[in-house]
Amino acid sequence: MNEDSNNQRAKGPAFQKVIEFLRAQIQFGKLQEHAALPSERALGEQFNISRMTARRALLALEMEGLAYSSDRRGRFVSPQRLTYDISKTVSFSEHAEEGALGLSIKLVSQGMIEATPQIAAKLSIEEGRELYTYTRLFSLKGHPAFIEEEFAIADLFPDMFSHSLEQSTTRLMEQEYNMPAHSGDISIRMRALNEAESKLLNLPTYHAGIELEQVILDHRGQPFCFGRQLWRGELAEFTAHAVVRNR
Amino acid sequence: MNEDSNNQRAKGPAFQKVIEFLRAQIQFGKLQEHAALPSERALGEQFNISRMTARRALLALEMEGLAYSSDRRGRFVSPQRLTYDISKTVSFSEHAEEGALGLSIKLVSQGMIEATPQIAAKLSIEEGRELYTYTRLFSLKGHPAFIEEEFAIADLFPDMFSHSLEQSTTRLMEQEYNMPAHSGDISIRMRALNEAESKLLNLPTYHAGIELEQVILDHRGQPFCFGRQLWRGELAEFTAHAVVRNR
DNA sequence: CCACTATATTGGTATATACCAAGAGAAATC
DNA sequence: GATTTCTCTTGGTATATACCAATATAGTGG
Repeated sequence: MNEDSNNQRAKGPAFQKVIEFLRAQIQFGKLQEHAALPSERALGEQFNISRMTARRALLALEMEGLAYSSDRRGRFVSPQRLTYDISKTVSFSEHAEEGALGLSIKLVSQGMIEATPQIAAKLSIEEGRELYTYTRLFSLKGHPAFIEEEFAIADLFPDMFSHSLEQSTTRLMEQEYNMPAHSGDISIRMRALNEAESKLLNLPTYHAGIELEQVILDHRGQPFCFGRQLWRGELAEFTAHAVVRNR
Repeated sequence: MNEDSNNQRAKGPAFQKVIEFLRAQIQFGKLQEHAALPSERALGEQFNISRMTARRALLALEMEGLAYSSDRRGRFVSPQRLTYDISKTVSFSEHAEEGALGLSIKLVSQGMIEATPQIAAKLSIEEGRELYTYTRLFSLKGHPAFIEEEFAIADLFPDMFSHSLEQSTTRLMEQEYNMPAHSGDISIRMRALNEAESKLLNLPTYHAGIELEQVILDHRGQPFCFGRQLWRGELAEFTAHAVVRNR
């Protein structure tokens, strides 16, 4: 009942102190991008709290997007957010090559499928039509940024897999198949990663990320490719310019 | 060492079972929107796991966006996602009134400030210029959906606070001040909620949400209002139509 | 009927402990 | 020099327990 001494003079829960400490270290540059944070056990000793409490704080930092962990290697400082203007280009890779983002693309899987009802609807084609599908991992300066899965109408791109998929497919489609992207229908939402996705993106399972779906259209407004990008949430920022219609 | 009997036959961690169970209940409609999920203690008994493990599962469901908790009341099923086309309208409230979304607006705070460097830059005005600022909570069918903070150039809207702010300000600005929105510069990102924001949105602290910033421009391309919406992440989906330029 | 008051329930925080499995790096081996 | 093996560190999972604070509900009194 007496106010006694001692520490505990701060407000709020104990893990708050750890958060504030690390947040300051990160924001004032004492810890650079991708630098290792102290381990759960080390933080516990340093702040005289249990490991689970230290963990609680670190998980909060992950949700803030300031840190990330990758399975049992440790926790690290998240890189800066990067901005992607969806109203100017439908191709991130072309956008990235203009800047010095250090983009690299790794093919994860490829194959052919028949259009499912959902995908057929997106592409305005009949069900069962043949599609190329391929999944690629996009990294910036060696660190995973997003996964992209694309579905392209097979007829339109004969022998597509004879070309390398570890480049901008927008450019491939334009230059090799004379099918330039003219516009795109985009939707953006937040969702949790599943196990496979977490693994690829080097994140814990059930972490939240940002999903960007786009249908890519030719000059006649005809869809020819459907893609789904799953971004590390703390990394992406999307901008657009909107014009009010119907007034 | 022996395979013995018994349960444990599923793969993966124990909390996985709880997740799958509840996910099924939700997706197959046995639990309606905003229905209460079993408590941490109840789940622990039901699945014969400790409360902390049950909690672990429930937190994962929250990150997935399938459930939400509000401080010590319990956990509930998240409502369906709703879609907001940012390339057609800059005003969500007008969009919402057209549908039957059950939109209600509550004024949280209001005041006047001088433009900070950041906001001045967004609005292309000099620092220190007077701004109206107000924060409002937008709810759909009685459940909080997003917080909006707006900054409007005071000169342009004399006596603005004599009007109710619990309506569409876009419409207010258009009809009362002859200042229709013509276009908007939008940016979207994911970030964690702070304490105050969590409280308003009825979510646990450090939960991730989606922030949508927009600068609203008049027909000459002159900014007159800057706004920041913070959405419950599981709720929002943003769509846009993009046209490729510079080719 | 309304205001107050106990009481039970619930999630939030915190600790101490244990074991496991994936990585990283050093040491031993080929 | 390259491969394999061992060891250490790290985060991931799990339990049992404890107390707290906000909430909801049932009961009580004016």
